[in-house]
Amino acid sequence: MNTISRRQREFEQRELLFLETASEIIRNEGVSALTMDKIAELTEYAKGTVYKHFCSKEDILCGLCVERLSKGIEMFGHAIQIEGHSRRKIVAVGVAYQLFTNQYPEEFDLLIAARTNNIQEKASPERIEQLENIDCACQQVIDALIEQAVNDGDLTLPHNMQTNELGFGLWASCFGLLALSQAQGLVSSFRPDNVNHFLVSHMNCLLDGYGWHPLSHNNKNDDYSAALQHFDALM
Amino acid sequence: MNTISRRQREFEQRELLFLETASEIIRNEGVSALTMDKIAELTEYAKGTVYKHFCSKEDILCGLCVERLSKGIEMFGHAIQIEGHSRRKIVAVGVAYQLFTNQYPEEFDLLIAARTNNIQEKASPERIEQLENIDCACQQVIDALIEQAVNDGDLTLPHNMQTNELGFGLWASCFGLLALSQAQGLVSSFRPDNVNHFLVSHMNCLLDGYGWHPLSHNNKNDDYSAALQHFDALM
DNA sequence: TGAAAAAGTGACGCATCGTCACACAATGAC
DNA sequence: GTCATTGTGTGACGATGCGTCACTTTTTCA
Repeated sequence: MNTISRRQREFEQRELLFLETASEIIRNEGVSALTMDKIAELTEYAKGTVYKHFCSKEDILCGLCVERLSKGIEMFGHAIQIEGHSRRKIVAVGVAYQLFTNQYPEEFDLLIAARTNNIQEKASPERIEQLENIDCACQQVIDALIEQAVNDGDLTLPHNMQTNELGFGLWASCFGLLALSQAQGLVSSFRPDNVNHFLVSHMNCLLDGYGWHPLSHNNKNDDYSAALQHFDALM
Repeated sequence: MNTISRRQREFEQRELLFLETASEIIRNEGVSALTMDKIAELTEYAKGTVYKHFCSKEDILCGLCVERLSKGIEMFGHAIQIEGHSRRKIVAVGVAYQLFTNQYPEEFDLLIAARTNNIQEKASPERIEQLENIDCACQQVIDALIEQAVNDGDLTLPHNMQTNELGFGLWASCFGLLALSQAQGLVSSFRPDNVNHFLVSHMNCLLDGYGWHPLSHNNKNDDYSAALQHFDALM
Protein backbone atom coordinates (compact mmCIF):
# COMPACT_ATOMS: atom_id res chain seq x y z
CA MET A 1 0.00 0.00 0.00
CA ASN A 2 2.84 2.28 0.96
CA THR A 3 4.86 0.64 -1.79
CA ILE A 4 2.14 1.23 -4.32
CA SER A 5 2.16 4.91 -3.66
CA ARG A 6 5.94 4.91 -3.84
CA ARG A 7 5.77 3.07 -7.17
CA GLN A 8 3.15 5.50 -8.33
CA ARG A 9 5.38 8.39 -7.35
CA GLU A 10 8.37 6.91 -9.12
CA PHE A 11 6.29 6.31 -12.20
CA GLU A 12 5.11 9.90 -12.32
CA GLN A 13 8.60 11.14 -11.69
CA ARG A 14 9.88 9.13 -14.59
CA GLU A 15 7.14 10.45 -16.81
CA LEU A 16 8.33 13.91 -15.94
CA LEU A 17 11.91 12.92 -16.64
CA PHE A 18 10.95 11.75 -20.11
CA LEU A 19 9.05 14.96 -20.74
CA GLU A 20 11.87 17.21 -19.58
CA THR A 21 14.32 15.26 -21.68
CA ALA A 22 12.08 15.66 -24.70
CA SER A 23 11.80 19.35 -23.97
CA GLU A 24 15.57 19.63 -23.86
CA ILE A 25 16.04 17.84 -27.17
CA ILE A 26 13.46 20.09 -28.79
CA ARG A 27 15.07 23.20 -27.37
CA ASN A 28 18.55 22.20 -28.51
CA GLU A 29 17.93 20.45 -31.79
CA GLY A 30 14.35 21.20 -32.86
CA VAL A 31 11.21 19.06 -32.87
CA SER A 32 12.20 17.08 -35.91
CA ALA A 33 15.27 15.82 -34.06
CA LEU A 34 13.11 14.30 -31.35
CA THR A 35 13.12 10.51 -31.51
CA MET A 36 12.03 7.87 -29.09
CA ASP A 37 15.45 6.25 -29.21
CA LYS A 38 17.11 9.51 -28.28
CA ILE A 39 14.87 9.98 -25.27
CA ALA A 40 15.58 6.42 -24.19
CA GLU A 41 19.30 6.87 -24.64
CA LEU A 42 19.51 10.16 -22.76
CA THR A 43 17.41 8.94 -19.85
CA GLU A 44 19.22 5.58 -19.83
CA TYR A 45 15.99 3.64 -20.05
CA ALA A 46 15.00 1.22 -22.77
CA LYS A 47 12.67 2.35 -25.50
CA GLY A 48 10.06 -0.11 -24.29
CA THR A 49 9.95 1.71 -20.98
CA VAL A 50 9.25 4.99 -22.71
CA TYR A 51 6.37 3.27 -24.49
CA LYS A 52 5.01 2.15 -21.12
CA HIS A 53 4.27 5.84 -20.59
CA PHE A 54 3.56 7.23 -24.03
CA CYS A 55 1.91 5.46 -26.92
CA SER A 56 3.67 7.56 -29.56
CA LYS A 57 5.97 10.46 -30.16
CA GLU A 58 2.96 12.72 -30.58
CA ASP A 59 1.69 11.52 -27.24
CA ILE A 60 4.86 12.91 -25.70
CA LEU A 61 4.32 16.24 -27.40
CA CYS A 62 0.82 16.40 -25.99
CA GLY A 63 2.13 15.37 -22.60
CA LEU A 64 4.57 18.25 -22.72
CA CYS A 65 1.73 20.62 -23.57
CA VAL A 66 -0.24 19.39 -20.57
CA GLU A 67 2.77 19.74 -18.32
CA ARG A 68 3.46 23.31 -19.41
CA LEU A 69 -0.17 24.39 -19.49
CA SER A 70 -0.42 23.43 -15.87
CA LYS A 71 2.30 26.00 -15.22
CA GLY A 72 0.23 28.38 -17.31
CA ILE A 73 -2.79 27.86 -15.11
CA GLU A 74 -0.68 28.73 -12.09
CA MET A 75 0.34 31.96 -13.76
CA PHE A 76 -3.27 32.81 -14.57
CA GLY A 77 -4.27 32.07 -11.02
CA HIS A 78 -1.63 34.49 -9.88
CA ALA A 79 -2.69 37.07 -12.46
CA ILE A 80 -6.23 37.40 -11.14
CA GLN A 81 -4.85 38.13 -7.68
CA ILE A 82 -3.74 41.54 -8.88
CA GLU A 83 -5.19 44.47 -6.98
CA GLY A 84 -7.85 46.44 -8.80
CA HIS A 85 -10.97 46.22 -10.88
CA SER A 86 -11.96 43.29 -13.08
CA ARG A 87 -10.57 44.87 -16.23
CA ARG A 88 -7.12 45.13 -14.76
CA LYS A 89 -7.36 41.47 -13.84
CA ILE A 90 -8.30 40.32 -17.32
CA VAL A 91 -5.46 42.34 -18.79
CA ALA A 92 -3.15 40.67 -16.29
CA VAL A 93 -4.33 37.28 -17.52
CA GLY A 94 -3.46 38.33 -21.07
CA VAL A 95 -0.03 39.45 -19.93
CA ALA A 96 0.40 36.14 -18.13
CA TYR A 97 -0.45 34.29 -21.33
CA GLN A 98 2.17 36.32 -23.11
CA LEU A 99 4.80 35.74 -20.45
CA PHE A 100 3.96 32.07 -20.68
CA THR A 101 4.62 32.01 -24.41
CA ASN A 102 7.88 33.88 -23.88
CA GLN A 103 8.97 31.49 -21.20
CA TYR A 104 8.13 28.35 -23.15
CA PRO A 105 8.34 29.28 -26.81
CA GLU A 106 8.97 25.72 -28.00
CA GLU A 107 6.10 24.38 -25.98
CA PHE A 108 3.77 27.09 -27.20
CA ASP A 109 4.71 25.97 -30.66
CA LEU A 110 3.65 22.46 -29.67
CA LEU A 111 0.45 23.84 -28.27
CA ILE A 112 -0.37 25.23 -31.68
CA ALA A 113 0.56 21.93 -33.26
CA ALA A 114 -1.67 20.14 -30.78
CA ARG A 115 -4.74 21.70 -32.42
CA THR A 116 -3.74 19.99 -35.60
CA ASN A 117 -5.06 16.76 -37.08
CA ASN A 118 -1.63 15.20 -37.42
CA ILE A 119 -1.12 15.19 -33.67
CA GLN A 120 -4.71 14.47 -32.75
CA GLU A 121 -4.63 11.39 -34.96
CA LYS A 122 -1.62 9.94 -33.17
CA ALA A 123 -1.82 10.95 -29.52
CA SER A 124 -3.70 8.73 -27.06
CA PRO A 125 -7.33 9.63 -26.28
CA GLU A 126 -6.44 9.89 -22.60
CA ARG A 127 -3.74 12.45 -23.26
CA ILE A 128 -6.02 14.45 -25.52
CA GLU A 129 -8.64 14.44 -22.82
CA GLN A 130 -6.09 15.73 -20.33
CA LEU A 131 -5.26 18.51 -22.71
CA GLU A 132 -8.92 19.36 -23.18
CA ASN A 133 -9.44 19.42 -19.44
CA ILE A 134 -6.60 21.76 -18.77
CA ASP A 135 -7.63 23.94 -21.68
CA CYS A 136 -11.07 24.05 -20.18
CA ALA A 137 -9.64 25.06 -16.82
CA CYS A 138 -7.87 28.00 -18.45
CA GLN A 139 -11.10 29.11 -19.95
CA GLN A 140 -12.88 28.82 -16.63
CA VAL A 141 -10.49 31.31 -15.10
CA ILE A 142 -11.59 33.76 -17.74
CA ASP A 143 -15.25 32.92 -17.50
CA ALA A 144 -15.18 33.45 -13.74
CA LEU A 145 -13.60 36.83 -14.26
CA ILE A 146 -16.26 37.80 -16.77
CA GLU A 147 -18.96 36.83 -14.32
CA GLN A 148 -17.28 38.88 -11.66
CA ALA A 149 -17.16 41.86 -13.99
CA VAL A 150 -20.84 41.49 -14.76
CA ASN A 151 -21.64 41.28 -11.06
CA ASP A 152 -19.45 44.29 -10.31
CA GLY A 153 -21.30 46.25 -12.97
CA ASP A 154 -18.12 46.70 -15.02
CA LEU A 155 -19.52 44.77 -17.94
CA THR A 156 -22.85 44.17 -19.61
CA LEU A 157 -22.76 41.20 -21.93
CA PRO A 158 -23.18 42.31 -25.54
CA HIS A 159 -26.40 41.33 -27.23
CA ASN A 160 -26.60 37.62 -28.03
CA MET A 161 -23.39 36.77 -26.24
CA GLN A 162 -23.05 34.38 -23.34
CA THR A 163 -20.29 34.47 -20.77
CA ASN A 164 -18.44 31.56 -22.33
CA GLU A 165 -18.78 32.97 -25.82
CA LEU A 166 -17.20 36.20 -24.74
CA GLY A 167 -14.54 34.26 -22.88
CA PHE A 168 -13.84 32.08 -25.86
CA GLY A 169 -13.55 35.08 -28.13
CA LEU A 170 -11.11 36.76 -25.83
CA TRP A 171 -9.05 33.65 -25.37
CA ALA A 172 -9.02 32.80 -29.05
CA SER A 173 -8.03 36.33 -30.05
CA CYS A 174 -5.08 36.26 -27.70
CA PHE A 175 -4.16 32.82 -28.96
CA GLY A 176 -4.23 34.07 -32.54
CA LEU A 177 -2.15 37.13 -31.76
CA LEU A 178 0.44 35.17 -29.85
CA ALA A 179 0.46 32.28 -32.31
CA LEU A 180 1.11 34.52 -35.31
CA SER A 181 3.54 36.85 -33.63
CA GLN A 182 5.44 34.64 -31.23
CA ALA A 183 5.58 31.32 -32.98
CA GLN A 184 9.15 30.67 -33.99
CA GLY A 185 8.15 29.31 -37.33
CA LEU A 186 6.84 32.62 -38.46
CA VAL A 187 4.81 32.81 -41.62
CA SER A 188 3.52 36.28 -41.25
CA SER A 189 4.05 39.40 -43.20
CA PHE A 190 4.21 41.54 -40.16
CA ARG A 191 5.69 41.12 -36.76
CA PRO A 192 4.81 44.00 -34.49
CA ASP A 193 7.85 45.95 -33.33
CA ASN A 194 6.99 45.77 -29.73
CA VAL A 195 5.24 42.45 -29.61
CA ASN A 196 4.91 42.66 -25.88
CA HIS A 197 2.96 45.84 -25.69
CA PHE A 198 1.04 44.98 -28.82
CA LEU A 199 -1.06 42.26 -27.22
CA VAL A 200 -2.25 44.61 -24.51
CA SER A 201 -2.99 47.43 -26.96
CA HIS A 202 -5.09 45.03 -28.90
CA MET A 203 -6.80 43.61 -25.83
CA ASN A 204 -7.69 47.14 -24.80
CA CYS A 205 -9.45 47.77 -28.09
CA LEU A 206 -11.29 44.50 -27.78
CA LEU A 207 -12.30 45.13 -24.16
CA ASP A 208 -13.49 48.60 -25.09
CA GLY A 209 -15.54 46.99 -27.83
CA TYR A 210 -17.08 44.64 -25.30
CA GLY A 211 -17.85 47.68 -23.19
CA TRP A 212 -15.76 46.41 -20.30
CA HIS A 213 -15.28 49.33 -17.91
CA PRO A 214 -13.25 51.31 -17.20
CA LEU A 215 -12.80 52.00 -20.94
CA SER A 216 -9.26 52.87 -21.94
CA HIS A 217 -9.88 56.58 -22.44
CA ASN A 218 -11.23 56.78 -18.90
CA ASN A 219 -8.46 54.66 -17.53
CA LYS A 220 -5.40 56.73 -16.75
CA ASN A 221 -3.66 53.85 -15.04
CA ASP A 222 -1.48 51.59 -17.10
CA ASP A 223 -2.79 48.08 -16.63
CA TYR A 224 0.11 46.64 -18.61
CA SER A 225 2.85 48.03 -16.38
CA ALA A 226 0.82 47.10 -13.35
CA ALA A 227 0.60 43.52 -14.56
CA LEU A 228 4.33 43.36 -15.27
CA GLN A 229 5.10 44.69 -11.81
CA HIS A 230 2.70 42.22 -10.29
CA PHE A 231 4.58 39.36 -11.95
CA ASP A 232 8.00 40.79 -11.20
CA ALA A 233 7.10 40.84 -7.53
CA LEU A 234 6.50 37.11 -7.80
CA MET A 235 9.97 36.28 -9.02
CA MET B 1 11.26 27.75 -77.14
CA ASN B 2 7.68 26.73 -77.73
CA THR B 3 8.60 23.34 -76.35
CA ILE B 4 10.17 24.85 -73.28
CA SER B 5 7.00 26.64 -72.38
CA ARG B 6 5.04 23.46 -73.06
CA ARG B 7 7.42 21.57 -70.77
CA GLN B 8 7.06 24.28 -68.19
CA ARG B 9 3.30 24.06 -68.43
CA GLU B 10 3.33 20.29 -68.07
CA PHE B 11 5.60 20.59 -65.08
CA GLU B 12 3.27 23.01 -63.33
CA GLN B 13 0.29 20.91 -64.21
CA ARG B 14 1.92 17.87 -62.68
CA GLU B 15 2.75 19.82 -59.56
CA LEU B 16 -0.93 20.61 -59.26
CA LEU B 17 -1.79 16.97 -59.86
CA PHE B 18 0.45 15.92 -56.97
CA LEU B 19 -1.08 18.55 -54.71
CA GLU B 20 -4.65 17.59 -55.53
CA THR B 21 -3.84 13.94 -54.99
CA ALA B 22 -2.31 14.77 -51.63
CA SER B 23 -5.40 16.77 -50.76
CA GLU B 24 -7.58 13.81 -51.62
CA ILE B 25 -5.59 11.41 -49.50
CA ILE B 26 -5.76 13.79 -46.56
CA ARG B 27 -9.48 14.28 -46.98
CA ASN B 28 -10.18 10.56 -47.18
CA GLU B 29 -7.65 9.07 -44.80
CA GLY B 30 -6.19 11.88 -42.71
CA VAL B 31 -2.83 13.64 -42.81
CA SER B 32 -1.00 10.82 -41.12
CA ALA B 33 -1.94 8.50 -43.98
CA LEU B 34 -0.20 10.74 -46.48
CA THR B 35 2.97 9.15 -47.82
CA MET B 36 5.16 9.94 -50.76
CA ASP B 37 4.75 6.40 -52.09
CA LYS B 38 1.00 6.72 -52.02
CA ILE B 39 1.07 9.94 -54.00
CA ALA B 40 3.40 8.34 -56.51
CA GLU B 41 1.22 5.26 -56.82
CA LEU B 42 -2.04 7.17 -57.25
CA THR B 43 -0.63 9.54 -59.82
CA GLU B 44 1.22 6.70 -61.58
CA TYR B 45 4.52 8.49 -61.38
CA ALA B 46 7.66 7.27 -59.66
CA LYS B 47 8.56 8.57 -56.25
CA GLY B 48 11.66 10.20 -57.68
CA THR B 49 9.46 12.32 -59.87
CA VAL B 50 7.51 13.55 -56.90
CA TYR B 51 10.80 14.51 -55.29
CA LYS B 52 11.67 16.51 -58.41
CA HIS B 53 8.87 18.82 -57.29
CA PHE B 54 8.87 18.63 -53.52
CA CYS B 55 11.83 18.14 -51.25
CA SER B 56 9.80 16.49 -48.49
CA LYS B 57 6.35 15.55 -47.35
CA GLU B 58 6.12 18.79 -45.40
CA ASP B 59 7.01 20.65 -48.55
CA ILE B 60 3.88 19.21 -50.13
CA LEU B 61 1.80 20.32 -47.17
CA CYS B 62 3.14 23.85 -47.55
CA GLY B 63 2.54 23.68 -51.27
CA LEU B 64 -1.06 22.79 -50.60
CA CYS B 65 -1.37 25.75 -48.27
CA VAL B 66 -0.02 28.06 -50.94
CA GLU B 67 -2.37 26.61 -53.51
CA ARG B 68 -5.42 27.05 -51.31
CA LEU B 69 -4.45 30.44 -49.95
CA SER B 70 -4.35 31.70 -53.50
CA LYS B 71 -8.03 30.74 -53.69
CA GLY B 72 -8.46 32.59 -50.41
CA ILE B 73 -6.98 35.75 -51.86
CA GLU B 74 -9.49 35.53 -54.69
CA MET B 75 -12.29 35.34 -52.15
CA PHE B 76 -10.95 38.34 -50.27
CA GLY B 77 -10.67 40.26 -53.49
CA HIS B 78 -14.29 39.51 -54.16
CA ALA B 79 -15.28 40.40 -50.59
CA ILE B 80 -14.04 43.97 -50.81
CA GLN B 81 -16.15 44.48 -53.93
CA ILE B 82 -19.26 44.47 -51.76
CA GLU B 83 -21.38 47.59 -51.95
CA GLY B 84 -21.23 49.85 -48.94
CA HIS B 85 -18.95 51.51 -46.43
CA SER B 86 -15.53 50.29 -45.40
CA ARG B 87 -16.81 48.55 -42.31
CA ARG B 88 -19.12 46.38 -44.33
CA LYS B 89 -16.18 45.48 -46.53
CA ILE B 90 -13.95 44.43 -43.67
CA VAL B 91 -16.72 42.30 -42.23
CA ALA B 92 -17.12 40.72 -45.65
CA VAL B 93 -13.43 39.83 -45.61
CA GLY B 94 -13.93 38.13 -42.25
CA VAL B 95 -16.87 36.20 -43.64
CA ALA B 96 -14.76 35.24 -46.65
CA TYR B 97 -12.07 33.93 -44.32
CA GLN B 98 -14.68 31.88 -42.56
CA LEU B 99 -16.17 30.53 -45.78
CA PHE B 100 -12.64 29.66 -46.81
CA THR B 101 -12.07 27.60 -43.67
CA ASN B 102 -15.41 25.87 -44.18
CA GLN B 103 -14.63 25.07 -47.75
CA TYR B 104 -11.15 23.74 -47.08
CA PRO B 105 -11.18 22.49 -43.49
CA GLU B 106 -8.28 20.08 -44.00
CA GLU B 107 -6.18 22.71 -45.65
CA PHE B 108 -6.93 25.23 -42.95
CA ASP B 109 -5.68 22.62 -40.54
CA LEU B 110 -2.47 22.49 -42.55
CA LEU B 111 -2.30 26.23 -42.50
CA ILE B 112 -2.23 26.12 -38.74
CA ALA B 113 0.39 23.40 -38.86
CA ALA B 114 2.45 25.50 -41.23
CA ARG B 115 3.12 28.02 -38.45
CA THR B 116 4.75 25.23 -36.54
CA ASN B 117 8.44 24.43 -36.18
CA ASN B 118 8.05 20.85 -37.30
CA ILE B 119 6.91 21.92 -40.74
CA GLN B 120 9.15 24.93 -41.01
CA GLU B 121 12.17 22.75 -40.28
CA LYS B 122 11.39 20.39 -43.14
CA ALA B 123 9.84 22.41 -45.94
CA SER B 124 12.05 24.04 -48.54
CA PRO B 125 13.01 27.69 -48.03
CA GLU B 126 11.49 28.52 -51.43
CA ARG B 127 8.13 27.08 -50.46
CA ILE B 128 8.17 28.87 -47.13
CA GLU B 129 8.90 32.08 -48.91
CA GLN B 130 5.97 31.51 -51.23
CA LEU B 131 3.78 31.00 -48.21
CA GLU B 132 5.06 34.16 -46.59
CA ASN B 133 4.42 36.11 -49.76
CA ILE B 134 0.87 34.96 -50.11
CA ASP B 135 0.26 35.53 -46.43
CA CYS B 136 1.59 39.01 -46.91
CA ALA B 137 -0.75 39.58 -49.82
CA CYS B 138 -3.73 38.65 -47.64
CA GLN B 139 -2.63 41.18 -45.11
CA GLN B 140 -2.25 43.85 -47.75
CA VAL B 141 -5.90 43.48 -48.71
CA ILE B 142 -6.76 44.31 -45.13
CA ASP B 143 -4.23 47.11 -44.82
CA ALA B 144 -5.57 48.75 -47.97
CA LEU B 145 -9.06 48.58 -46.53
CA ILE B 146 -7.92 50.18 -43.31
CA GLU B 147 -6.30 53.00 -45.23
CA GLN B 148 -9.48 53.49 -47.19
CA ALA B 149 -11.45 53.63 -43.95
CA VAL B 150 -9.07 56.25 -42.57
CA ASN B 151 -9.35 58.29 -45.75
CA ASP B 152 -13.15 57.98 -45.74
CA GLY B 153 -13.18 59.25 -42.16
CA ASP B 154 -14.71 56.00 -40.90
CA LEU B 155 -11.72 55.22 -38.74
CA THR B 156 -9.14 57.07 -36.72
CA LEU B 157 -6.18 54.87 -35.86
CA PRO B 158 -6.06 54.24 -32.11
CA HIS B 159 -3.18 55.84 -30.25
CA ASN B 160 0.17 54.20 -30.96
CA MET B 161 -1.20 51.92 -33.64
CA GLN B 162 -0.09 51.83 -37.23
CA THR B 163 -2.15 50.60 -40.13
CA ASN B 164 -0.34 47.29 -40.33
CA GLU B 165 -0.53 46.76 -36.59
CA LEU B 166 -4.26 47.17 -36.63
CA GLY B 167 -4.46 44.93 -39.67
CA PHE B 168 -2.31 42.30 -38.06
CA GLY B 169 -4.42 42.38 -34.91
CA LEU B 170 -7.61 41.94 -36.86
CA TRP B 171 -6.20 39.17 -38.99
CA ALA B 172 -4.65 37.34 -36.06
CA SER B 173 -7.84 37.55 -34.00
CA CYS B 174 -9.85 36.02 -36.80
CA PHE B 175 -7.18 33.38 -37.25
CA GLY B 176 -7.36 32.52 -33.56
CA LEU B 177 -11.13 32.34 -33.53
CA LEU B 178 -11.28 30.16 -36.60
CA ALA B 179 -8.35 28.01 -35.55
CA LEU B 180 -9.82 27.20 -32.17
CA SER B 181 -13.39 26.79 -33.30
CA GLN B 182 -13.12 25.28 -36.76
CA ALA B 183 -10.04 23.13 -36.56
CA GLN B 184 -11.11 19.54 -36.73
CA GLY B 185 -8.68 18.48 -34.08
CA LEU B 186 -10.48 20.44 -31.44
CA VAL B 187 -8.82 20.97 -28.10
CA SER B 188 -11.11 23.56 -26.75
CA SER B 189 -13.49 23.61 -23.88
CA PHE B 190 -16.07 25.55 -25.77
CA ARG B 191 -17.27 25.52 -29.30
CA PRO B 192 -19.76 28.29 -29.97
CA ASP B 193 -23.20 27.03 -30.93
CA ASN B 194 -23.43 29.08 -34.01
CA VAL B 195 -19.82 29.24 -35.05
CA ASN B 196 -20.70 31.05 -38.22
CA HIS B 197 -22.36 34.02 -36.68
CA PHE B 198 -19.94 34.03 -33.80
CA LEU B 199 -16.97 35.30 -35.79
CA VAL B 200 -18.92 38.29 -36.99
CA SER B 201 -20.32 39.08 -33.54
CA HIS B 202 -16.81 39.07 -32.27
CA MET B 203 -15.47 41.13 -35.15
CA ASN B 204 -18.17 43.68 -34.48
CA CYS B 205 -17.02 44.10 -30.89
CA LEU B 206 -13.45 44.42 -32.03
CA LEU B 207 -14.28 46.93 -34.76
CA ASP B 208 -16.33 48.95 -32.28
CA GLY B 209 -13.32 48.91 -30.01
CA TYR B 210 -11.15 50.24 -32.82
CA GLY B 211 -13.77 52.94 -33.32
CA TRP B 212 -14.46 51.83 -36.88
CA HIS B 213 -17.68 53.54 -37.95
CA PRO B 214 -20.52 52.96 -38.28
CA LEU B 215 -20.45 51.39 -34.79
CA SER B 216 -22.76 48.41 -34.37
CA HIS B 217 -25.38 50.21 -32.32
CA ASN B 218 -25.68 52.81 -35.07
CA ASN B 219 -25.68 50.22 -37.78
CA LYS B 220 -29.14 48.84 -38.37
CA ASN B 221 -28.03 46.90 -41.45
CA ASP B 222 -26.83 43.39 -41.01
CA ASP B 223 -23.36 43.25 -42.50
CA TYR B 224 -23.21 39.50 -41.98
CA SER B 225 -26.26 38.66 -44.07
CA ALA B 226 -25.18 41.19 -46.65
CA ALA B 227 -21.81 39.44 -46.94
CA LEU B 228 -23.41 36.02 -47.25
CA GLN B 229 -25.72 37.27 -49.98
CA HIS B 230 -22.80 38.85 -51.73
CA PHE B 231 -21.02 35.51 -51.84
CA ASP B 232 -24.13 33.56 -52.73
CA ALA B 233 -24.57 35.77 -55.75
CA LEU B 234 -21.13 34.65 -56.86
CA MET B 235 -21.97 30.96 -56.92
C1' DT C 1 11.56 -18.99 0.27
C1' DG C 2 9.33 -19.34 -3.93
C1' DA C 3 5.47 -18.36 -6.95
C1' DA C 4 3.03 -14.69 -9.13
C1' DA C 5 2.86 -10.14 -10.73
C1' DA C 6 4.90 -6.15 -12.37
C1' DA C 7 8.52 -3.56 -14.47
C1' DG C 8 12.07 -3.17 -17.70
C1' DT C 9 14.63 -4.56 -21.91
C1' DG C 10 16.32 -4.22 -26.63
C1' DA C 11 16.39 -6.98 -30.88
C1' DC C 12 13.25 -7.24 -34.51
C1' DG C 13 9.96 -6.37 -38.28
C1' DC C 14 8.01 -2.96 -40.76
C1' DA C 15 6.94 1.39 -42.91
C1' DT C 16 8.51 5.29 -44.99
C1' DC C 17 11.81 8.43 -46.00
C1' DG C 18 15.00 10.49 -49.40
C1' DT C 19 18.81 9.24 -52.85
C1' DC C 20 21.11 7.98 -56.90
C1' DA C 21 22.77 5.41 -60.74
C1' DC C 22 20.60 4.17 -64.64
C1' DA C 23 17.10 4.04 -68.58
C1' DC C 24 14.61 6.37 -71.78
C1' DA C 25 13.02 10.29 -74.52
C1' DA C 26 13.36 14.64 -76.67
C1' DT C 27 16.17 17.95 -79.09
C1' DG C 28 19.06 19.79 -82.40
C1' DA C 29 23.60 19.69 -85.05
C1' DC C 30 25.44 17.59 -89.02
C1' DG D 1 18.31 10.01 -90.84
C1' DT D 2 21.81 9.50 -87.25
C1' DC D 3 24.10 10.47 -83.25
C1' DA D 4 25.51 13.12 -79.29
C1' DT D 5 23.68 15.85 -75.65
C1' DT D 6 20.57 17.24 -72.47
C1' DG D 7 17.08 16.54 -69.42
C1' DT D 8 13.29 13.80 -67.59
C1' DG D 9 11.60 9.80 -65.21
C1' DT D 10 12.46 5.53 -62.62
C1' DG D 11 12.38 2.34 -58.77
C1' DA D 12 15.70 -0.40 -56.16
C1' DC D 13 18.28 0.71 -52.21
C1' DG D 14 20.21 2.21 -47.68
C1' DA D 15 19.06 4.57 -43.65
C1' DT D 16 16.20 5.92 -40.10
C1' DG D 17 12.94 5.64 -36.75
C1' DC D 18 8.65 3.69 -35.22
C1' DG D 19 6.17 0.51 -32.27
C1' DT D 20 6.02 -4.48 -30.62
C1' DC D 21 6.75 -8.47 -27.98
C1' DA D 22 8.98 -12.41 -26.06
C1' DC D 23 12.08 -12.54 -22.64
C1' DT D 24 14.76 -11.12 -18.24
C1' DT D 25 14.94 -8.94 -13.92
C1' DT D 26 12.90 -7.09 -9.94
C1' DT D 27 9.39 -6.67 -6.57
C1' DT D 28 5.66 -8.25 -3.86
C1' DC D 29 3.34 -11.06 -0.81
C1' DA D 30 1.56 -15.50 0.89
